[in-house]
Amino acid sequence: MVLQRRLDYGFNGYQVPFLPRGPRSARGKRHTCEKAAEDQMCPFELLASVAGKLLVEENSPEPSNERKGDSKHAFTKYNVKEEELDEVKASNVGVYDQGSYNDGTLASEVGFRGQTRIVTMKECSQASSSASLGHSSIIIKRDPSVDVASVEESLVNGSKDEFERQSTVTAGSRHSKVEDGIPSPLRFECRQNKMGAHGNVSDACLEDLMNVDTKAPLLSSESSADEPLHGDGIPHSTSFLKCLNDLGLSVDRDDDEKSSGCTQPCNTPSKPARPPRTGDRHKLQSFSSKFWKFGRTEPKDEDFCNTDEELKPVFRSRKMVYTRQRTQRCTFKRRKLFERVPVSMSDGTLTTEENGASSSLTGLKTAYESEVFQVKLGIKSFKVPELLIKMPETATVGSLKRTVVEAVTAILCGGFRVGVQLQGKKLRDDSKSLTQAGISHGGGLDNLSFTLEPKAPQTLKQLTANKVTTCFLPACDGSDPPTRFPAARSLDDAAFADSCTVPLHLGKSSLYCLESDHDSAPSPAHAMSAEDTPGSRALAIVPAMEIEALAVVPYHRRSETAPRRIRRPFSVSEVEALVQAVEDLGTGRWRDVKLCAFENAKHRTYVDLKDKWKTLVHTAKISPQQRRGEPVPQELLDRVLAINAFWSQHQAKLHHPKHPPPPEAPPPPPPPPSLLA
DNA sequence: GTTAGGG
DNA sequence: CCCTAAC
Repeated sequence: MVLQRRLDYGFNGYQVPFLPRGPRSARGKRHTCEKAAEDQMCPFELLASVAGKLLVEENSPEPSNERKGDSKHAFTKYNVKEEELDEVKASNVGVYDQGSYNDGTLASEVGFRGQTRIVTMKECSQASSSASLGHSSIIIKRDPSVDVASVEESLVNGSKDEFERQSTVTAGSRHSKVEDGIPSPLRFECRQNKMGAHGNVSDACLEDLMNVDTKAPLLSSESSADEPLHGDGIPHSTSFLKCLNDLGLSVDRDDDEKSSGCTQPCNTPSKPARPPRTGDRHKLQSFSSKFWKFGRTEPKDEDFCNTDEELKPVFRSRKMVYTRQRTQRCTFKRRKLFERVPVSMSDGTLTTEENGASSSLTGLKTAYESEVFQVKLGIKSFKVPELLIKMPETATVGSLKRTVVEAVTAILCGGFRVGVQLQGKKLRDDSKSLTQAGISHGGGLDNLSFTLEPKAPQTLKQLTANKVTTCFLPACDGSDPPTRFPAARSLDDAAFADSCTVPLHLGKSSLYCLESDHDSAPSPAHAMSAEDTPGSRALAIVPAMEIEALAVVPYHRRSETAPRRIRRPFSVSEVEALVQAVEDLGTGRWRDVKLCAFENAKHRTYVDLKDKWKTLVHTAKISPQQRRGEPVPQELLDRVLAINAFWSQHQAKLHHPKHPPPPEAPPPPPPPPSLLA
């Protein structure tokens, strides 16, 4: 017997809490991060962090080959040779892989700047990143050559820009070149000016650290962390050297190039970064993993003295993929311009400024030779649909947690895209120019809004053959509001901070039993062993609902990849109830039919009933040999024919009142044909 | 949000 | 069962 429990899992519409901008220095930032982690970390991010920790805690003794395999698989796409990076980058629009846990876990990256956050997912199905999108200032040229798609891409890239700006490990990014509306890949540069106080590892430093080879498989813990670095094997940049210093390492170098990209010509490449030796990678990756352990929290100084032994395998196995091209430094220049743009809070709606921050945009205007207006974007909330999770009673708490992690991952792992809405109406035609779409200085800007839509590759994710399934289901029973998880910001933060507290809500009234799987109910021992073995999942995830857009503006569209509802043939008794109801109410009142006869059948919508009636009529008209499925008693089919004939005639009369046949059926409540017979 | 109809 | 037009 499998007890199925519905977990009202209410990320619905929660607001991302405000996080004040912290000091820019590394130390200050760390403080901010920690504070945020303690006090007001975005619950989702906490979930993500927690998820990571969960897996570590629960699976840590097992850096198994399976996991290796998973990881490898998960990162295949990104785990490319350096010379291939361009191609890869060009093919990925999503936020970049910044390293992730390897076990299907969410890797959270927590940003602490800006007031709002969004969660963006990259294409890699196994990893995800959440980031903060405070205010992305996006320059959009008002020009016929800039179309809606460009705007969307600019927004996406704007968020990535924000990612990057907030330090961390930006692998690379693509930006729309607003000059011509054609996206072109740009690379971020390590930035000296991001360095924090002396002695602290800065963002730029980390970036450089990331800029080492990560193609190697899992690093063995036997690698010597003390192995000296060799200049040949590492990127040469000030920040990188600084990192090494922070690590207690040193390296000879001969150029003293500052990496402030804005002062460098775009075509001045520095020494190409080459993979360090394994030991170096080990150390560096250890460092990186540490850094990532709690999202954006900066590592403490003493972290650098630690060895990998302290790192949980899941972190150590994370692979970092990065790109950097020193040959394109224009990005930084652009970013600097953006950074000077005064930031004012928006409330989730989009505001515009005519030639906002014109002084700082002068160069841009000149460069673009076109009128430019600035879009300020704030996104305050996103939405994760409710989940239905069926768990055997014997399942472990840990497996429950993992299931939720997987479920959320499944929803969000597919990346996101941006939709543009004008006056609440979706702009679907990407080829339209902004002017054609009605976005211009003259009007429309105030009514411009954006949606974040999961790309969710909602394919069936069958993790094991166990017949316990986890479903994403729409909240379809009436018990939703009371059991819905409260807005995350109102939750006990301590609960989120506790790695054992995944934000689940096992509501009392939300328990129900849909079906049982008598044959395959795993024995307790079986369940335990299956679920507690890393790499072996006792649960399958069967996404079955529309993934609602990450709602900036309410937006509903069935995800292309969302699977269709499971087919549930009507039973004879259902057919009987339907026939009776239609007999009483007539055709064309499917909502009433639903309410009267199928109110408790949550899986039957009035459209379903209408469709079933349609097929019933068809079935009744064909020969019994042609019929399929469970046979419907002829008596019912006869009634169907009679009812259909009656009501079609009745409706015909309604539609053609000019030629009313004898009123044998008084309209208001027309007698059912059964009474006429 | 419902209904009707094609797929 | 899905999708969409029409209301």
